[in-house]
Order: sequence, then C-alpha cells, then structure tokens
Amino acid sequence: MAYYRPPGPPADPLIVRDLTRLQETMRAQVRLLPLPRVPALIAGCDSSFPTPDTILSVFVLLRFPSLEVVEKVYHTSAVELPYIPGLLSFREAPNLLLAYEKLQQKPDVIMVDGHGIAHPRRMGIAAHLGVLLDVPTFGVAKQKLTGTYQEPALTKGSISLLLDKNGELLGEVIRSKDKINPLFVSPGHRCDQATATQLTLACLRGYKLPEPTRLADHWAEEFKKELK
DNA sequence: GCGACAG
DNA sequence: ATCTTGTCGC
Repeated sequence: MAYYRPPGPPADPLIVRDLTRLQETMRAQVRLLPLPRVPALIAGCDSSFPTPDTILSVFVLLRFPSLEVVEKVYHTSAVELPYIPGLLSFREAPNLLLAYEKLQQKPDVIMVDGHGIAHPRRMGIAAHLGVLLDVPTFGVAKQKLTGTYQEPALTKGSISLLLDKNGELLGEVIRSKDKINPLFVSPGHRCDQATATQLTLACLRGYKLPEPTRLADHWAEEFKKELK
C-alpha cells in the first residue's frame, strides 16, 4: 500500500548539517550598509512550483521610482531539495540564479520574496542571493521565521521592530495596507534596514505587496499556468 | 519535554 | 509553496 511522503527528495540529515555549516560561513560575507546611490533599476523575484518536483523562478525588472516594468524573465528546473525551515535558499536560489542570468540589464538592488537577516543564522534567502551575486538585496516576507515584535498599528505605514532574544535588530514589521497583515522587511546584503524599509514603502501601490515582489509573484503564477 | 517553523 | 468554496468585511 502506498503511503504519504512529502514533496521533493527526503531531507538527508547529513546534507542538512553541511548546508547549515555552509550557511554559517556565508554569514561572514554579509555587509550591511546603505546603497551607494538611489537605484535606477530595482528587481523583484519569486518562485512557484508547477509540480512538486519542478521549480519556476521569476525575475521582474522595474525602473525606479516610476516602477515601470522593463523586463520579466523566468527559468524552470528540477527540485533537488525539500523545503526545510531555515534552509529555503538552498532549495530556491540555484534556479533563481539561472533566471537572473536571463536579464538583459542588471538591477541596482533586488527585493526578494523571503527574509534577509531575519533568520536563525542571519542568512535568509535575500542575504544568500546577495552574497552569491554580490548585488544589494533585501527581503520582504509575509510570515515571521524568527524574532519577536509588537503588533504595529493597523494603519498603513505603521512600523514596529523585529528583535532577537538579545534585543538585536533583525528587521522591521511594516503595515503596507490598512488592517492587512504586516510585512517583515530585513536587509540582505550590501543594504541596511533604513534603505530596505524606504524602498519597500516607495514601491507600495495600494496592494499588500510592494510592486517588485507582487509582480514577480503574479508572473510566477501566470507562467505556471502556461506550462500546464 | 514543549512549541516554532520564510516559501 | 500547494490543494480548494464559499464567505465576511471594507
């Protein structure tokens, strides 16, 4: 009799140990600082899964601050790792990098769907991608991974801090729309909290998600349907 | 031992 | 992330 098994290959505990170590060495590469100048191009990226073992990643390039769409590309490949909290980047980053290579022009900063340093080892997918590409990145997540915070006021623009057990700043919890669940914004690489928050706010257009990730999210869903 | 746990 | 209908609120 068949029995249930989660999507993707099983999580080999030996692999998990090695990836966690690799993540800890990558942490030393992260640099938190303001962008050298106001970005002219900002990118948004996200992934969807047409089938349990196929990943489809999208990169959308927008002019800033107009947010006019300049490019949108995607790439698909076989899933090599199951989803493991804290190790998401090893499952999605490889395919995201392949999609990134398809961009004709490169962005000055990338808004990633997921956390930056608001991660157990300060290496969320935004920081991970930033280090691999050596490009400024920050993360915008819909759910908390780690840290504690006070619920921000219910009005758009309200912000509260996301802190770790020692009071260290991990990110900011931002209400991007009235009475809608807040976003978790944190710097990735070559970016700082103030910049990540400013860019997130500057990219809001009446929706819960800022345009870069909202559009990447949208196209990840559209391209998925096209494949079916 | 008991929760928490991005996408 | 993905599956999946109707439904409550602004």
